[in-house]
Amino acid sequence: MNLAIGDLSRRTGVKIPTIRYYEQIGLLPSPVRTEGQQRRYGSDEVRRLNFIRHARELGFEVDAIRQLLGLADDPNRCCGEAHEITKAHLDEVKDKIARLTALRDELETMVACDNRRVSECRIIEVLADHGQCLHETH
Amino acid sequence: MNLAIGDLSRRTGVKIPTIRYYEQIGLLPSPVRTEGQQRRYGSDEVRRLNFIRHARELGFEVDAIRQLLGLADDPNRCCGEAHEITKAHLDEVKDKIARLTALRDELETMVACDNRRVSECRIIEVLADHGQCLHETH
DNA sequence: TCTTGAACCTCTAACCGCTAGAGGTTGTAG
DNA sequence: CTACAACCTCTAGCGGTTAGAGGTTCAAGA
Repeated sequence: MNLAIGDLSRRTGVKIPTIRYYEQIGLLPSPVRTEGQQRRYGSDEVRRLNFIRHARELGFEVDAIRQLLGLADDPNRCCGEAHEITKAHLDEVKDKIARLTALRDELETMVACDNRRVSECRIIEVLADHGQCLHETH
Repeated sequence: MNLAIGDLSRRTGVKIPTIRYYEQIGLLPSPVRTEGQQRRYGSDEVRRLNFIRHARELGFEVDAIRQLLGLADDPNRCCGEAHEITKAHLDEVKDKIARLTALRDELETMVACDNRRVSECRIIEVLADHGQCLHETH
């Protein structure tokens, strides 16, 4: 395998400028180059970039991915650290779900508004009043 | 009411640089100024900023808020537009919840990994393999 | 072997929604 | 009248990309 950056991009679904960005911030190692300075990648890089992409899809931050990659590179280390990172991330995700669910319910109520004039529109009303309410109770 | 920017900030819970930023991008109108160029706000601005803050808390993008503010300013317009904006936002939120729920389940499985060596760690494994799977099925 | 032209290169700047800091000015309470 | 908190503008930074300008290289076909 001797892939140009465009091939790597197609294989992993990661856009070309993003691949170069990952190299720049040290998530991907600098690949070998042709005489004309074009990047050439092998299967190691495909695997590593897939790892990164999946972790990003799962919402891990670049810093967390850097740590996970460090662990993955050293097969003798205990996975306790990976466990911790993942656990922390899981807690955040649960929290986010809870907040989004509350938000969804609020939006459902607002959407119940149907084609009245703005002056009697629940949506505008909720947005305008709620701020006041929050202010008064805080 | 003749509030300095710090007072407005305390009343609405919006940080001072953020208030100035909202003015800069045209979400908040330029307020009156003292002779020494300090901003002074009235109750209109308090209301408007509360509206903005609440909409941001609900996850509306600044562009959407701009539209909602436009509607709120014109009480004779039909609220159909507000309905549309909110509906679109609701759909996004639902989608996000679905994806986060799938993610949560995946993370729960991963967290089940307990203190093995990295070489047999579910977390690293899932991250590494999943990318491959996704690639192969796409 | 030469010629296209698609794909690559680097560099800079923009995106969103803020936030922070430097360095200077104003308002107000004592 | 003085001290100092709060304000001012301006610039730059964050994370995680993405876009564009302007120039070079690679590979396939004639």
